[in-house]
Amino acid sequence: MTPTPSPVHPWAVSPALARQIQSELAHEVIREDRLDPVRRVAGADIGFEAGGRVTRAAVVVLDYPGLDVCERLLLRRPTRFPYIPGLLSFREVPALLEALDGLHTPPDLILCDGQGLAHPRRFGLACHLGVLSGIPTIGVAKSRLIGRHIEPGPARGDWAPLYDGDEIIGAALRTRARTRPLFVSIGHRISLTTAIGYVLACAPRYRLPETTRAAHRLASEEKAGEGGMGGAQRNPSRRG
DNA sequence: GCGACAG
DNA sequence: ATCTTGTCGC
Repeated sequence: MTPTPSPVHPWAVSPALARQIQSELAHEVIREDRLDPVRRVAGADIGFEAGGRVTRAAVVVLDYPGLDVCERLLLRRPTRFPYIPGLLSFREVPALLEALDGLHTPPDLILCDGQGLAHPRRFGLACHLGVLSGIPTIGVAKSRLIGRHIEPGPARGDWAPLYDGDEIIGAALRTRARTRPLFVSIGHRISLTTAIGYVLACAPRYRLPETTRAAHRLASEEKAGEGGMGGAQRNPSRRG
C-alpha cells in the first residue's frame, strides 16, 4: 500500500487556528475500507507526569487476531497544548506521531483513545492521527463528546447509531454485558461497520480493547524508562 | 446568558 | 488526564 500523508502543519497555534486546521484536514479523511489485511493492531494512548508538564506517548503493537504484544514504545515530551474539548488532538497527536515513527513493527490499524468522526468538525484525534500518518485508525472513546443515541441492546456486540442531527457519526457499542457502551467512530481508511468488528475482536473479555488497555498501562506505568526523554522499550513480557 | 464538554 | 481509600460485586 502507498499511504499519502499530508505535510505536517504547525502545532503551536491558537484555538481558533487549530479549529480551522481541523476543518480543512477533515476533507482528507477516508471513510471507506482501504486497509491491508490486518496482522498487527496498535493501541495509542497518552499519560502525564510531573504535574502534567510532561506528556508520555505510549504505543503498543499486538499481533492480530492473537492479540499478543509484539512491541511497546514509550516516549516523553514536554506538554505544549492544554486540554480543550474538541482540540484534544493538538495536545496528544504530536507525541503519538513521533512514537509511531519509532516503531520497529508498524501496525496495519490503530485503535485510538478518543473520538474519530464523532467530533464537532468531524475530525477527532483518531482522524488526525490517521490522516497525518496514513495508517488506518479507529476512534474508541469511553465517553461521548457530541451526538445522540438510544441505549444499545444489553448483549455484547449490540450497538446503536450515534447521530448528530440526521447524520450517523459513530456507534455506541456494547463490548461487554452490564457495562456502559464505548463510542466507536471512523478514524481514517475504514468504514464504521468494519471498525465495530475490529473493536469487538480486540475486546474479547473486557470493556476496553486489549490494545487500549496495553497502551494505557504503559502510558501510566510508574517507573517509565530511566534514561530521560526518548526512552523506548521493546519485547516486553506478555502476561494477562 | 446557560449548559455540555474525548483525555 | 490526575489527585486518591475503601468498597460493592462477580
